[in-house]
Amino acid sequence: MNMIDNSGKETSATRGAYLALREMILLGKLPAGQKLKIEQLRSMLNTGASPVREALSLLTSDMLVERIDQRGFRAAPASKANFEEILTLRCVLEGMALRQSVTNGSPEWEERLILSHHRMNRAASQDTATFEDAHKTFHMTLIDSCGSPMLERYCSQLYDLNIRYRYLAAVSDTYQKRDIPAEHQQILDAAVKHDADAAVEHLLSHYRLTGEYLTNQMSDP
Amino acid sequence: MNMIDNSGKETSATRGAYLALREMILLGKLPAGQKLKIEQLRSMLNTGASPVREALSLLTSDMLVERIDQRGFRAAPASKANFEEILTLRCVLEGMALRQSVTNGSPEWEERLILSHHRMNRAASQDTATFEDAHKTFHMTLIDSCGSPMLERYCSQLYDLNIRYRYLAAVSDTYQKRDIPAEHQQILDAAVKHDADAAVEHLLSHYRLTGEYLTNQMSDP
DNA sequence: ATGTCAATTAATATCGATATTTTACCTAGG
DNA sequence: CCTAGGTAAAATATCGATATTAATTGACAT
Repeated sequence: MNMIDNSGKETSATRGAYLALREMILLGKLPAGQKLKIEQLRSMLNTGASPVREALSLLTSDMLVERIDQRGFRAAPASKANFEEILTLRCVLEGMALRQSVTNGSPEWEERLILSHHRMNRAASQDTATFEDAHKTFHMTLIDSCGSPMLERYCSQLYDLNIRYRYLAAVSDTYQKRDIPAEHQQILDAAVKHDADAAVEHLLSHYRLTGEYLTNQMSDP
Repeated sequence: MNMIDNSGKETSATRGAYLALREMILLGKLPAGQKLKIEQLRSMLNTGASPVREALSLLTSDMLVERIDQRGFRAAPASKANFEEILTLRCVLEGMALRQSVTNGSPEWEERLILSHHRMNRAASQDTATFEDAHKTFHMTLIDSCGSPMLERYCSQLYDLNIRYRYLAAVSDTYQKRDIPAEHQQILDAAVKHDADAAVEHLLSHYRLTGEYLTNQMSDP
């Protein structure tokens, strides 16, 4: 069973392995803290050991994998404390990024934003993977006029780390009570109006609500 | 000529290559933007291609190396804009980290801080490499009670990225006019007194002064 | 001259095999 | 009965060779 999707012709084995492993970790297919044996992954993705090792090294950048010198790799452990770190950093960094982005945003940016929002709404009826992609694109578009590629990179990284916790926790009733599309709409409206303060406020409350709900779900101290 | 220091028996070839390449990039021995050919590095470090590739993948985490799929690696480019991103992010993240660290800091932390400060001062008369290490240790000790490993990691990363710019720019007269040890002393004193506001203020002014001086030095727009 | 395409060259990416560690296990001595 | 030490098994790390892919050169037609 080949885990790498070769339909679109993968650029390289390393990239294929990287994407496949990343997805497996984000979706919890490879549980947090689990030892990642090269041979096991190698056969799972049916590729060589070198691409797997390189992919794991790259995932180290994303803090999704830990490397223990001379004794291999493991999926990054998850904990409530770690989740709270991520939440705090996201609020600070995305808050900053969104503020700058909304301030700098050109009409061209506004159009891309509207478009990504529309696509996200349309994708809501599709499968989860499609929606997740559109959702991330929307959030990244929000901040992509901030003028700082490094900041964008950090935000993207933190977004991914957070996804993992969403999958880790089961869906609760608190979550159901929220009107997520309305929350997105509020952020969008404020952004398009170039009201940085309101946009940031809505974004952070969006994150903090998700954070609260996840914190409640987590058994782990 | 073996670039890897084997005196202390390196743990692994990959780690040795990682450290050697990292240093070469930080010190400008491998200029920003330069293509990094595997074969060339392989013979420079006299090790195999696999450790080199893995080391380069790891350096991607640190944003010191860029990976271009299917066409190798290159030292991350440097620019004034990039330097300013680093400075801004450092001010925000280290400011936050220092504030928390000073707030949480235990007596044991105070002692480590005093010690690292003393060692840095003593190292001032030694060679540059020794001082640089002690200097980084001091700055990292300042924030290491912040309670957020991820935040520490980001700060450490940004610190290293900044080093590169220090080496990139030549020493100017502005720099000479400053009393760096006094600046460090101010930060230390405020930290030991648990005066978070003052500590952060001194740290940021320390960084902004260095930043100003570097900005002036940079020809690159 | 100049741009395009093909053949050549160079470099990357990947594989398969081997050397080193680390881990697990098992036995002998206290 | 428990610990220390030493082997066997497993897994990682590394090498050397090869297959792929990108860059370069030069001939040819425009």
